[in-house]
Amino acid sequence: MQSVFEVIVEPSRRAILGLLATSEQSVGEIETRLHMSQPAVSKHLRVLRDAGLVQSRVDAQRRLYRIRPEPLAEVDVWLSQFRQFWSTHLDALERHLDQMSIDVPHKSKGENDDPK
Amino acid sequence: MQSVFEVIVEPSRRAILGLLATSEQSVGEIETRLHMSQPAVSKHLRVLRDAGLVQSRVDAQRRLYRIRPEPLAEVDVWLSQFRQFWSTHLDALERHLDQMSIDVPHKSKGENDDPK
DNA sequence: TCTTAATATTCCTTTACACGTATATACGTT
DNA sequence: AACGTATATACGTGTAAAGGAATATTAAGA
Repeated sequence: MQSVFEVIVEPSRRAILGLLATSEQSVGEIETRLHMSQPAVSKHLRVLRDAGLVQSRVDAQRRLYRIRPEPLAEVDVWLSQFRQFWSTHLDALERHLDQMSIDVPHKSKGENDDPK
Repeated sequence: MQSVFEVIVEPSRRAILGLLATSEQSVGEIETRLHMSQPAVSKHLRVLRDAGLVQSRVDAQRRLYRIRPEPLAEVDVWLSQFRQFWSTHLDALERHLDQMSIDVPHKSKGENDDPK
């Protein structure tokens, strides 16, 4: 069984989970909305299901998948040890979150990113 | 540049971050406390530094590493879309978190984990 | 039963990554 | 300068995982 960290490292799987956070979806719907091949969707769903992150129910030929958020709590618990920094460095944090949404231009490798 | 998700998927790197959450550490201290080889520690620190998750300062021959929590906020932001489930399914969540700390006995593969 | 739709699985190939070993670099001490 | 300590990097190797194409399975409908 894979750890929840291994499961959510895959961008497609995070996208699937994000989609399911809104509502239950069939495989075909996921395929269409995320522009993935059908086998790819099924394979990712298999991983997600094995890790307990989703759950399926049958509706005729379709399988409707919904989220099972419990394993994500493990990530939340792990993160909590760093929340102390959130509160004490709010400014830098907000700057960083703003940065995230921007397409960063190319950066040469090997340089230390320490801004000081 | 790797995404923060790719960085924290590695258990050793999560362990390093956990250690640094407490206090600044030298490479040798990390090596000793986590029972890792020196090259392994250096390599993981390189990944962490490239991703902006740690930062180093020089102290004689030693390099002291400390945490830079900002990128972890990205994980927190992603997780937030699932927090709605936390509040509405607290019981199942607590059960799951209790489970996590238990060494789960072997489970045969291929079975659907849907408990219903 | 034959066919179509929806989903799952298998096989194959490619890529990425983690580790160990060995070596390089940097700093300090004598 | 020579040596020791601390850290970083290079190289080779094994492994695992993701994607595409093809195929298998399951259920519905005619």
